[in-house]
Amino acid sequence: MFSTAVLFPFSTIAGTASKTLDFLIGFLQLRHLRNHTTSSSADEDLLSRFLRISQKFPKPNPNPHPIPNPDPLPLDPFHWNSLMKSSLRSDRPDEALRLFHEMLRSGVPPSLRCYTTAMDALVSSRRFAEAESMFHDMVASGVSPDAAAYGVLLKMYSFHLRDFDSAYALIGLMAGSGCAPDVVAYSTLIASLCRSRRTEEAWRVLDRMLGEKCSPNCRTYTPILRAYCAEHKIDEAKMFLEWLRTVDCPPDTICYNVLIDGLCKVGDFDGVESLFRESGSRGWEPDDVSYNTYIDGLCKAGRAHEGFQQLEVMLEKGLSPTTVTLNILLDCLCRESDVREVSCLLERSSELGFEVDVLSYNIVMSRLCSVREWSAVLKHFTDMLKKGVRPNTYSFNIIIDSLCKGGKYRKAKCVFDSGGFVPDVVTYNTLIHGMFLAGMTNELRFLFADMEREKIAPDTTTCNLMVDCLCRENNFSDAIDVVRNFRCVSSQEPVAHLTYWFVKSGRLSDLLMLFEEMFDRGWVPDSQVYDFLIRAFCRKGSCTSKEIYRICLILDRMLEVE
DNA sequence: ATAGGGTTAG
Repeated sequence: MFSTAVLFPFSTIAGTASKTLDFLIGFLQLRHLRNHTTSSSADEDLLSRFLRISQKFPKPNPNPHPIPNPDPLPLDPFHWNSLMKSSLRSDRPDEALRLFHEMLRSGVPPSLRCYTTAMDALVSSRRFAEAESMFHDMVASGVSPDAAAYGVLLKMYSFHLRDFDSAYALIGLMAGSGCAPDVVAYSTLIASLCRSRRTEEAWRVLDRMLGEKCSPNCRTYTPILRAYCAEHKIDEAKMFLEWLRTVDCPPDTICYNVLIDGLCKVGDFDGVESLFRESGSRGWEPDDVSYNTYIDGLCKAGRAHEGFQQLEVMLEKGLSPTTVTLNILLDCLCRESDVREVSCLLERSSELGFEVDVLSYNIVMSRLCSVREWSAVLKHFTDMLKKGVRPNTYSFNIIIDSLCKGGKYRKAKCVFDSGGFVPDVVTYNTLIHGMFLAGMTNELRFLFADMEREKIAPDTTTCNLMVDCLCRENNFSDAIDVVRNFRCVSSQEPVAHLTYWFVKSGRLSDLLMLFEEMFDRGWVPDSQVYDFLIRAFCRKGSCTSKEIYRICLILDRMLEVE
């Protein structure tokens, strides 16, 4: 990695931010001139363009840590709730809960609003059982829940736990307790169903709403629109958007932004252009998010220069780039240019005069992690702490990943056990993967158990890891059960992993039997299963063995189905 | 005044 002192000798330049910028642009142009290859001169150009425009990004707040009033506590429940809400808004549920308990200690009886906020804080910390029991405590203390209080539980069941039976039961309970579910409740449920790819069911909820004369609005419909886009059903999405006009819910900019994202994901940039062209006559105006989405789409499609061009268009329209825009460009620069140079940009963001956030750090740190610059990752992590940028679960996941990849398994486990963040499925997957490679079998057992206890739903990667762990210990029957019980239509990765291990251990008859069973259930293998199968055979050197006949049998069978 | 309606990471 470059020494930053050599690249940016700011310590010797006691200039203003703009002088610094001039220097930096000059420096990059110099490098540009020195470089003769066309491909890297294009890279340089992106960096220069970035720096030219960086003055338009939000400026860092000169005083990011206002010293809190040392003697607050005048407090009635309303004020307590305001404090708790502001903690929650700045993503500090722990702080909100601390306030709640302080309020209890000071003898102020919590209002309905306070209970609701505290429950919300518990839910966002994934402390679900406690959220439920707080609800019961509240009722027991004579405070009756309103739609908002039920709403927190509904969000917990539907969004977090994806336990839709409980969610429906709660909706029923609401109706029976004189607090009939409203647009907000139904919209929460619909959004959660769509996120769990249960769009059909979301439509049924919509029908039920209409049956109860509860009018949906744009926020109710947007998740459905998003579901169409996620499935690349752009024509359906467009029709749905037009249909909204006929049900007296003219789509707003947010709806159009969902469509823009969908168009970008299928690479239909002309489609985006024509949406923008016709926006005025269709009754909406693109906003900063519209352009962010478009710019990101272009950058991800390898059309970074066009992306940067749209930034100019955005400015011409009087829209201001945000920190999200900055992050989109940082991500783009990481891929199109040298990660280490972007790393230096981030390090010097204050001098360069733009505000960075958690995501800026996470983006650069994860890129640094993938080029094995682990010490740089840790350096940025400490930098962000110094700057008062609070790391989130993503940041911790990157740190854990870096430590594992750098062979510091114990340190990774310490970070995990520190309790300074709320782990998610990726945290567990990262650590499990690390422990698997390190051969720390006992730790693995604990981690899987932890995950279950914390009610963190396993994803495809978890399932792959389970298969790998079980097979390595020759526990093939449990591995088969994992694959059988894992309901994830979108992926065959776990099957591919199982296939690999079956071949590796020479259990070809068992593999054939499993395949037959799955064929009978209408299974069609995908290219990933082939890939693992072929790789396993190659690694085993089976091509010369007498098993080749059976391999051909399997491959033929698969090809026939494909 | 209750909605994880939209963009950035893996």
